[in-house]
Amino acid sequence: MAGKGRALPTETDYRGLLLPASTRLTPQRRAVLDAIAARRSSFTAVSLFQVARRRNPGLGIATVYRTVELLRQTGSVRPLTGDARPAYVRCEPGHHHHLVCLACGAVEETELCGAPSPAELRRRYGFRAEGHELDVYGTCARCA
Amino acid sequence: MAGKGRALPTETDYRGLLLPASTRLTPQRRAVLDAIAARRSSFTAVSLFQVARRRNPGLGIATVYRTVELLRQTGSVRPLTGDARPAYVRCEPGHHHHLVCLACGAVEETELCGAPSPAELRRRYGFRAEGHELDVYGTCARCA
DNA sequence: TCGCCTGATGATAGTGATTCTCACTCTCGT
DNA sequence: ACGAGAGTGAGAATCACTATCATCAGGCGA
Ligand SMILES: [Mn+2]
Ligand SMILES: [Mn+2]
Ligand SMILES: [Zn+2]
Ligand SMILES: [Zn+2]
Repeated sequence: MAGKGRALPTETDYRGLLLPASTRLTPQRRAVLDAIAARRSSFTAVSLFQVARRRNPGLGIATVYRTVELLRQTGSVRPLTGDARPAYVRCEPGHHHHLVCLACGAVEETELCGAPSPAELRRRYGFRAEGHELDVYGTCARCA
Repeated sequence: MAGKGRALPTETDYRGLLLPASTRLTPQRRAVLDAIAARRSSFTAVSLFQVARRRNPGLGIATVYRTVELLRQTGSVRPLTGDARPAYVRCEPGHHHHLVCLACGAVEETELCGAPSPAELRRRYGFRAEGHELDVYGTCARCA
């Protein structure tokens, strides 16, 4: 692990949002990425569409879905668990979890993680843990 | 908090699956509950429908959704987070988490839980934690 | 026992989100 | 300029529900 710059060949970086290698940064995608960059809280594909089409009228909803999926592949956005099913949040790379405010919808990242250790899961259940999802719900500092 | 038996007036218990108080245990609901009791892994409303209608032809999909919602209210089933969007698992009452096998779909419960402490979240982020969701993904003992 | 009242049900239409299809466009390399 | 292939938008299609509503069932009091 020498440098820490771009991880793969030619990933496109736009406002910190990474697209997979050798995908073109089109005006339509730029509009979607701008819409995401403006968000502090979770969003849906449809809500992005409504914002992004203001910059790029004629933008198709299909392109929004396609772009979100590309970002999900690189980890730049992640689906949010919990009751609100089809919502995403912008994410930094690396292992972390989310503090989701039930009042305002804001999502904060935390590196705190006390998930059961793979060793103990293996010993007690014979279960080989490969990953986990942990979201904490509550009230953020601004809303408290 | 005196006794710990039935929590409310007349909750119906069928195969360990609880319906809310004063809901009738009809043949249709029985068919859905049987279908759930037979599952070791996650299920969708549609997959329950396909099984339950064998015992009760003429069963309507709406009744399946209604019954699953009733069980969700008592905590007998819970929606599963993760990639498989509209899936549920049968659940025991009380705080626990899930070990989801990516190979066979089986879901095991564990009381192990190392979620960040509310006190630390409060101190570091001013965040008032009210609850959390934690699912672990990997390979179960049978599939390993 | 009989008729009511209300919970429960199934057919059906409707809805909103997401995916599919496909003809067309745009870019990039040559 | 040209050809290949990525990218796009419109609209159809699919999917997972949800709402509506006429009807049914069954516990119960008169
Ligand atoms: Mn994140
Ligand atoms: Mn459970
Ligand atoms: Zn908040
Ligand atoms: Zn397994």
